[in-house]
Amino acid sequence: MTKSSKIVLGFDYERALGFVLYETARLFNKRFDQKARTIGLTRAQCQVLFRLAVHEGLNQARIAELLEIEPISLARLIDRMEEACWVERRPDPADRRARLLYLTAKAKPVFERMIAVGFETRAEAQAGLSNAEREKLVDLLLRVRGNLSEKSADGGEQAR
Amino acid sequence: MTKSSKIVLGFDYERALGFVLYETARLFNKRFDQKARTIGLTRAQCQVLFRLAVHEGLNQARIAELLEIEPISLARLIDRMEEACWVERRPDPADRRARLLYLTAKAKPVFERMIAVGFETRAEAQAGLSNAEREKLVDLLLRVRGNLSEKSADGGEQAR
DNA sequence: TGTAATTCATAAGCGTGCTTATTATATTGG
DNA sequence: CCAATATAATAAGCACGCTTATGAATTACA
Repeated sequence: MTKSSKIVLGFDYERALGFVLYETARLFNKRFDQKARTIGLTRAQCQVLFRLAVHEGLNQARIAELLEIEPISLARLIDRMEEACWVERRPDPADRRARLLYLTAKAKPVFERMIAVGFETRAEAQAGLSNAEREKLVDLLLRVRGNLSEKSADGGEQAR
Repeated sequence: MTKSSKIVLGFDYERALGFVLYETARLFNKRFDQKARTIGLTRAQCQVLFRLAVHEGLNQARIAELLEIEPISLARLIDRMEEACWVERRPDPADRRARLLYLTAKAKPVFERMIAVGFETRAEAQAGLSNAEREKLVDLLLRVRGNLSEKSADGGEQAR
């Protein structure tokens, strides 16, 4: 069970960015959701609430764009959140295709609890990292995300 | 639309590790899957193949542990992979509960293509990062993952 | 030995993402 | 003005993760 046993065809998949990234994100999400269950919100739903707190009154297409998810993914998320009375869809008076998103009264008082859960989860995740390392990690991730969002935007013209 | 407009209750969710991590991982995954579609494998399935290449003959519980996913998650993944003839379940002669996992003949020749797709995707993702930055990013992620896997292992005793 | 606890695999049901396709409405250019 | 194009939302169907629960087999121990 030496270090080299994790290498396939000269490729060390234990340090492959994609795998490491995905596993880390999944574990963070799982931990957040374990903690946030008491609030009744998932990580994705919290993210929507944060966006709406700043951009209330945008339509779904616009919010999906900010979240960098497909409009249909947001639509289903909003279905559940509307059912649970966290958000409200209102018709856009200027465009009969569109629905504008608003927070409900129920949503507004939970921000502090969401932030507390995020803080706790982040503290666990970042244990042992210095301030500089935490900032560096977020900076590097944002650069990677930037690279990827350019690419995935155009669907996948690759294949070559 | 200043930078501070993304701050809710003093909390800058645009730089929150959980959100950044999740979005980055999702975009990476999406991009990988766009490219890997020609092979007929998803990112998760590739990951299973890599594990099996090194640990062929383990049972599902053991592989799930290595992947840090729940056994049921692996069971369903293996269902699809077995159906597509990438892997094979064999009864464990020593334990009638267990099934041992093996690669099929179909799986073995695709490693190079999987590695190539991973390499391409990673190159896009890491564009503009120095070697040192790439290594640092993976190191930091592995430390974060380590912190989280300790925590999420015990289910969620928190709540406090 | 024989019961209790554990472990392996899986089912049911859900959340969140995707691709592809459809319907309704707006916008644009001839 | 009206046909072509684009955009907003959603449906259908899938992948992959989770929690919770179940049956079967094994292991531990009293």
